[in-house]
Amino acid sequence: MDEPRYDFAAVERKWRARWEETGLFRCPSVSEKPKFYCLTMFPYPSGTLHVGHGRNYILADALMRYLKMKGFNVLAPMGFDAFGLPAENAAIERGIHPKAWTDKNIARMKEQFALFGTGFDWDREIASHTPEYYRWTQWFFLKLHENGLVDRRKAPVNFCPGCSTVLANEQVVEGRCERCKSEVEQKDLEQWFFRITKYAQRLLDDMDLLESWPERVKTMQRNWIGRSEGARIDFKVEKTGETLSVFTTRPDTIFGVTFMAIAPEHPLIRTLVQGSDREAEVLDFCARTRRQSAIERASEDSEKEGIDTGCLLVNPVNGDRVPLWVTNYALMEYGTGAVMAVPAHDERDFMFAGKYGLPVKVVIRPRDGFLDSSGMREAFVGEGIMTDSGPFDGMPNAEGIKAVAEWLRVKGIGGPTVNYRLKDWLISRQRYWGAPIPMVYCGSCGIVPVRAEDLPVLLPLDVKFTGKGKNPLAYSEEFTRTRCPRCGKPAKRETDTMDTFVCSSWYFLRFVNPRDAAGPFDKADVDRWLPVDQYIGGVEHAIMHLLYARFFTKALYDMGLVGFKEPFRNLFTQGMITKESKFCRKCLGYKSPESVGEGGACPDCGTPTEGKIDKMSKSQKNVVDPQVLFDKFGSDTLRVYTLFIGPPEKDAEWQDRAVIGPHAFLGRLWDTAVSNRALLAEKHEILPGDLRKEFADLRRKTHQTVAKVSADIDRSFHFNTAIAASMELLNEIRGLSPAGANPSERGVYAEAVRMLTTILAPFAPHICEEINESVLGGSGSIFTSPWPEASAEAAAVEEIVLVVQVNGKVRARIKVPAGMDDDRLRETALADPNVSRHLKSGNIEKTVVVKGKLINFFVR
RNA sequence: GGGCGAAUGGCGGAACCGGCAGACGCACAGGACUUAAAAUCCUGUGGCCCGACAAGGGCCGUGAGGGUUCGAGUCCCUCUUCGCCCACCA
Repeated sequence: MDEPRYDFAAVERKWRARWEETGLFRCPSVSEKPKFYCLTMFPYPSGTLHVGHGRNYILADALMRYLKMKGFNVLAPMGFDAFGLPAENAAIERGIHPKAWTDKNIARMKEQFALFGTGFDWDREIASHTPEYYRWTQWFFLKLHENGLVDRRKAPVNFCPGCSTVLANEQVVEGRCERCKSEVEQKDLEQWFFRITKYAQRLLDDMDLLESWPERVKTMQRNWIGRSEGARIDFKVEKTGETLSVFTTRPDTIFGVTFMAIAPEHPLIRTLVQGSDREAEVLDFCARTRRQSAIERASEDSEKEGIDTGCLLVNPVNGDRVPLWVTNYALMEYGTGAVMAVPAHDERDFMFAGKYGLPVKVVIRPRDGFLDSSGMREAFVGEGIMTDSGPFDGMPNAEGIKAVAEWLRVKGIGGPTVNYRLKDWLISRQRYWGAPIPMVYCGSCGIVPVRAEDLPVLLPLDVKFTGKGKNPLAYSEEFTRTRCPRCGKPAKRETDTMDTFVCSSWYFLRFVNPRDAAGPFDKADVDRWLPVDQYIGGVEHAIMHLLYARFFTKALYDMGLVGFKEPFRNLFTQGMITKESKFCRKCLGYKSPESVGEGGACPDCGTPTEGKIDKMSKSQKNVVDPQVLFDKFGSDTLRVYTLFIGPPEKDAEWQDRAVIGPHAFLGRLWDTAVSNRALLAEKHEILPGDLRKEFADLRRKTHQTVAKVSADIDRSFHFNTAIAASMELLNEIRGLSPAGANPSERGVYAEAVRMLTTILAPFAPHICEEINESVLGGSGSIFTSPWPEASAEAAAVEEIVLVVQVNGKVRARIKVPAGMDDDRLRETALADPNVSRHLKSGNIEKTVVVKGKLINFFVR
């Protein structure tokens, strides 16, 4: 009797509904089971998900289901990082309100999550644009403010004159406005900062607490924080006696300073040149460089340029008077914005000195020789001996670095110091669609924080989006007009909103108590659930999000609000999914791979297209819509293919045609189950002695597979090899007919199918649930049943294939009993005709035996 | 310029501590079923050579070259190509 074909659409629908009804994935806050917080980075609701996004969620979901079966109380929540610019741009371009656009996208994306068959706990859903959420974002702002971690000061920002608004760094493409293409200007504006630099050292040190973070991510954070040890040295302006401090990692070269370089943005310049005959020229250079900087400085190796200010500075160690130059290579945002230039021992200073005819003074000579400044073709940056350096002559310069710094400290003209590349976090945005900064400007009291009990500062919905002028919030009378929280007099509200990275710096805490109206979270609950046991997301967040969230957690720890120092104990960054895109050189456009077809010719002009493997993107027309695959093959196939595509930490290339493999595999699994219904319902004790060889083999394979799948997930989330092993097991099951089998053998067959169904459940949950219920007679969900234990005894081999090598080359494979001793192995191996043939040529000088695997004879 | 990672059949990938290279899958080829196609199932599939197109056996083969080792895809050195991140960082 033929079983009907597997109706994946109906089965998957049934189980999605069942999980929902029974609340399978709703996570109780308190449980006897050990907790596991499995967090997937919450997405920005851009509207549509492709299979590349799907990889992230499927990965996390498979892991979460596995852990659930392993007996953990798993918290796997999901939400939306819902503030941000695209929503506002949609409002400007298409007249949709950012909130409507965002809500619509969230609804659409929640539908799409169903395509991936994910079992997140939607009861805990959060969205950062809701007042219930951003109220607490504002509350954290106040807390940070209270604790001296918020700062308001002037800072250079990207300003687009075309749109007359400030732009985020991400919106500046090659120095131009992303939207109107006009050149972006640097403007000094009052901005809000979080003082993350206070935590620079702890952000470095506590990386030891991050158990399994990819080394790559840790390195990126270390580089970003950019700690460098060196010295501060105070130079004096000859005329005025003002101090100009510099930071250097090479205090050992202090006696070789021949000029000073200062950034065009440096505030000291204006006063220094005021009234001098060079004033106009210098200021003009500054203005020009600053205008250029956005565009030119982004390009690779822009020419070093500078102008002499006409001012002289005094080198505090020897009284040398050196000229002060404004240069485009001194950066305001690093160190003090001024550099002592030592052309003899710094590549950039050398090039600059060469161009402008500035002197070169050698103060480090090679260990075994001398160095003449006139013959130098490049700076000498290697190690050597200090020379022409006053009291330090003859000292190795590596020692000199510390010695000079200490000497400067004693003399009161500087001293050892540590400099960080990390800058304070500029969190204010002159944009509407974000959490309003809860501050008020009062004529009498100054800048006053909103009282916590008055939160949230609601974002008004009735504003106009013109894309012109200031932040739309600034035009909302209703919003800006308020009273001073301190004196009650009329006052003005801050109209800047917070960077969306602020919202995502604490969301992992909110999931613990998502509906708490009394606070952002309950401390006891949060301390029980956090740190996150496994965080999963894209490597694109390696720096910003992960650094900010770490900073937030440390700040909250210091305030006593949480009891842990790091938010994410383990981090997994999954690789991107790429796909071939087709580019036509003649039409200068990307073509969808389907339209290009087999021959590779452009569908519009017929010329051959170029294929390129790339990240999925709309503009390259290489996105794969999960809906299409879902309709054609179902969720389980989409999941298994996605997991099977390759090791999850690596990029992988999507191949449409390869999806059929996992689909056929699941079809065979179904077929195997339903066509052995009767047998699978039986219960038999397995007596190993009753098994014919092929059934003993199957039993061993079954237990080996269970062990391998568990190990692959535990060790490295390598679902790809776990699935491959499951496929092997199914192939072995199908190679065997249970007809005529004795009860023990029938038991082995049933055990194989049962265990296979169970271990595949995290990857292909719907079909496994269905087989479990309708064929195997299981009740309830397979995810509430325990993960199978592999029996070491059942997995043990009695017979091994011994590889026999002569001089490292395989000459025979012999089946031998597993426990055979070395002497017997040797005898058996030597008895093989092919082995003895290769041994004939010489004497055996050495024999190496690898237990259970291999024997190698070395002959000369 | 600096840092990190990668390179294995026609393709995606496997090989975990140095021990059978190419698991598993795609694609392809042949066959079964079918009026036919699709679907499904079975068989084969790194290259070259000896042998008979068999059985069996040999040589080569993991980007290139060298080294360590009884034995190297894996470890060490040099180089090439590609990818990502940072980049005038004083």
